[in-house]
Amino acid sequence: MKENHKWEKKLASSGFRMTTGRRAIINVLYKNVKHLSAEDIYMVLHPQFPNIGLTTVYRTLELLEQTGIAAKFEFGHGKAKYELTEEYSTKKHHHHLICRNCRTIIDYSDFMEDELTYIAKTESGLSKKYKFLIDNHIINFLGLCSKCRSK
Amino acid sequence: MKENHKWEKKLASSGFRMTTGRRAIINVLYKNVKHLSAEDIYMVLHPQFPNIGLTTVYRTLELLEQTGIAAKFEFGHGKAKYELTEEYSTKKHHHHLICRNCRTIIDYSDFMEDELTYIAKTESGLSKKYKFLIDNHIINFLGLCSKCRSK
DNA sequence: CTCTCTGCAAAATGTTTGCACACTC
DNA sequence: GAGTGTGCAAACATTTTGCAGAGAG
Repeated sequence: MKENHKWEKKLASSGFRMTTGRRAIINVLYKNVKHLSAEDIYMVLHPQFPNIGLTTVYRTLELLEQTGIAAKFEFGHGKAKYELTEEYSTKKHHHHLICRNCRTIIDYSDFMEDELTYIAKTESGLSKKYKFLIDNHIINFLGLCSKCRSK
Repeated sequence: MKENHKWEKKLASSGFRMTTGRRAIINVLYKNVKHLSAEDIYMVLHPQFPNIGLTTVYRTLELLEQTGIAAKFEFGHGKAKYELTEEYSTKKHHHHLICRNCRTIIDYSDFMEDELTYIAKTESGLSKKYKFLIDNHIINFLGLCSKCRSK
């Protein structure tokens, strides 16, 4: 995991310092595939780093978001969730399938060819019409997962 | 606005009562094009209905969401926002263009032909693969609006 | 007249902030 | 050493809940 230096460089070049806490938090995000809330991260960290407080997790996540290392998601169930952006994670571009009952979130990377065409067309159309500089998009499909369906 | 009866019927048939507060809240959502937070609605209502409390607004919004009359959105800026679903509003299917700087949200209904094809294909593919019963989708484009761009 | 709905105040939840000390560069 | 980063406790903002009374069917 020497690739760590990538985000270390990014932080340094943005004028921030690399500390034990920040490194630990990024590592949790890196090793975990799932979207994590501030508290999730705190819980994972706590056994090994009992001296890292929840405040630091919040502050670090904000920092990571600002520097483009992590992205924040709000799925509508109270807590904000974070994951590393594509540039800093091993995960590829994906979207979400959200169960409105049990709140499970499935990431999918399928059907991206269809998406590419659609997004490209729409994005350029919207950019022109609304003079927006679009740099990202979120697609969520909502419904019931197989378990909740069968009840 | 005699069409009101549509949601009144829906509430009644779901076993809920129609009250002054509920009627007033739905009317605010109906007359306002924009996404409104619980507090927004409370503020609009308060001059004319000073006896409707914020608690009732929250409880009514939850009820409307459960009965499918309104939809809840969390754009990631703290407060949840609501709008009537397509079935109960005059608004047509749309998506969002969100400025990450000033938080302006533009609704757009353009480019829906391209979307239809893409969504239909993806939805059926995802349904099969993940055994999800998909009944809705959200598409948000993120970036900078024209004003924030030029700064 | 019954049972749902409501307002109020209080609690709960998630997140942010002030301050003195600790650690990075 | 200078100045950023941190933990703790307290503050905050939004949303939820308990309860006794009001209003709908």
